[in-house]
Amino acid sequence: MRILVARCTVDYVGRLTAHLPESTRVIMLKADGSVLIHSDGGSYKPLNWMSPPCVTRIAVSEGEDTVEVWTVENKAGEQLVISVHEVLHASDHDLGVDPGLVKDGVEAHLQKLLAMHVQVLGEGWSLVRREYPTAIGPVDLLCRDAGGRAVAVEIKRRGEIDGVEQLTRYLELLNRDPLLAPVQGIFAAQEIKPQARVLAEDRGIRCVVLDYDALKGSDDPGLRLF
Amino acid sequence: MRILVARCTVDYVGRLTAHLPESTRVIMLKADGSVLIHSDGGSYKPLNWMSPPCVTRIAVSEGEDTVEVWTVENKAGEQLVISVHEVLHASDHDLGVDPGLVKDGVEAHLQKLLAMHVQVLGEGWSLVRREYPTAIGPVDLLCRDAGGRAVAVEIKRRGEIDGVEQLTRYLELLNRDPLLAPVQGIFAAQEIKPQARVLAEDRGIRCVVLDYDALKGSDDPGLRLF
DNA sequence: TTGTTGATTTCGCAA
DNA sequence: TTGCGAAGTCAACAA
Repeated sequence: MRILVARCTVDYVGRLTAHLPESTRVIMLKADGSVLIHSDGGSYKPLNWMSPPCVTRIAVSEGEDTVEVWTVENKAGEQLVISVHEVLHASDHDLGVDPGLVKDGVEAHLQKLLAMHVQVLGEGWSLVRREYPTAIGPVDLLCRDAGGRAVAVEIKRRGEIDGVEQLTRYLELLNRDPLLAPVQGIFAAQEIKPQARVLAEDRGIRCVVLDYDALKGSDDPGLRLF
Repeated sequence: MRILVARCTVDYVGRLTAHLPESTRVIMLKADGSVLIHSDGGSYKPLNWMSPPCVTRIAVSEGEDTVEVWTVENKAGEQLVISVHEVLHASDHDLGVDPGLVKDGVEAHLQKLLAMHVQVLGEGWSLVRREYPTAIGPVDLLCRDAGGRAVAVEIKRRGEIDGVEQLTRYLELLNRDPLLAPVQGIFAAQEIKPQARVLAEDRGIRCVVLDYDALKGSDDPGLRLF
């Protein structure tokens, strides 16, 4: 990786056009060809960037101020043009291959955990299957309650309005299947936004708030479900 | 900004838990307190990070390998713990305040452009108003066709299924208003995904593909509308 | 290759 | 502050 601190102007022409006036910024050139331009604030998102795969072409300008013009281009023809006016720092580093990130607590884990413990949704409930396939996509969980009635469960980490819409579409479709109908709906999430809850309950969909840690350590029955 | 290249391990505990095994990485410490940990590939997204506002506390470990332990914490109690085993590079840089980015070509511009040229939707059409307010949010454009009938227009850069859902909710609401009903719907985007088109047309919503460049240079009538 | 969905999404605007 | 919608979203995974 090459790291530059430089006074520069930047132009991006691609999906949109964007321009950065002259200022001092950090330019990262990664081993895969990607380029990131960071300022000293904001967040993890660079001011401008080019994602790999892409190639960089460097032209030296003999004009007044500009020293080098870097043109970074990807296959789609999007261009990032960096005019480097003054280099304040430059260094190269061999980082090697990163072993990568290990995550825990994302939606896939929630789904797996709840599938293992559908009884927290109701006494005597059973799992039909995870990722139950339909024409418009897989339903997270299909269950049957103690009375044998079908229940479709949509799981989100954060429950918002589009999740309710998604479940509604599934329910509409599933209820056309005479082998399943009538199918009830459950909207399950670690956190449910008020508007999503209102919409869901207005449509007769039950909302369930999940406690990830409790589910994870749930050989014991100390589950908090709202 | 402080830039480190260091052999380190990293743990994040917050909205999820994540772990990075020991490897050499770039650590950026921005002036606003935020921290970014980058590897030599991937994309512009760091492996781990902490967004501002947050504070960093440094503890020196006298153990075998670890030199320093950085604990970055935000107000919500989320923690990023960086164990620095060996520093290969360190430098500080004064970047000053960035003048910021100038963008062109996003949805707001599309909306403005189409508002100025509603006649491309139909002969003799007129604009009632942009951002027409409803109880569930503003409708991008409300128009009247040559016959004086109301038409609600939803504009997207990329037309996907949730955009059709959004317009559907607006139409349902607007059609309860006797001064407006019946209200037709138009789904306008630079690009419309097949599934979104199917859903829209199934609901009687007309789909219109917009050409941004043509609209921009549209004193001439050379508009391509599908 | 295309499409769909999740994300420690982030970011910006408006109420 | 909160909520909502857009993003050069990106990225993983399935068909």
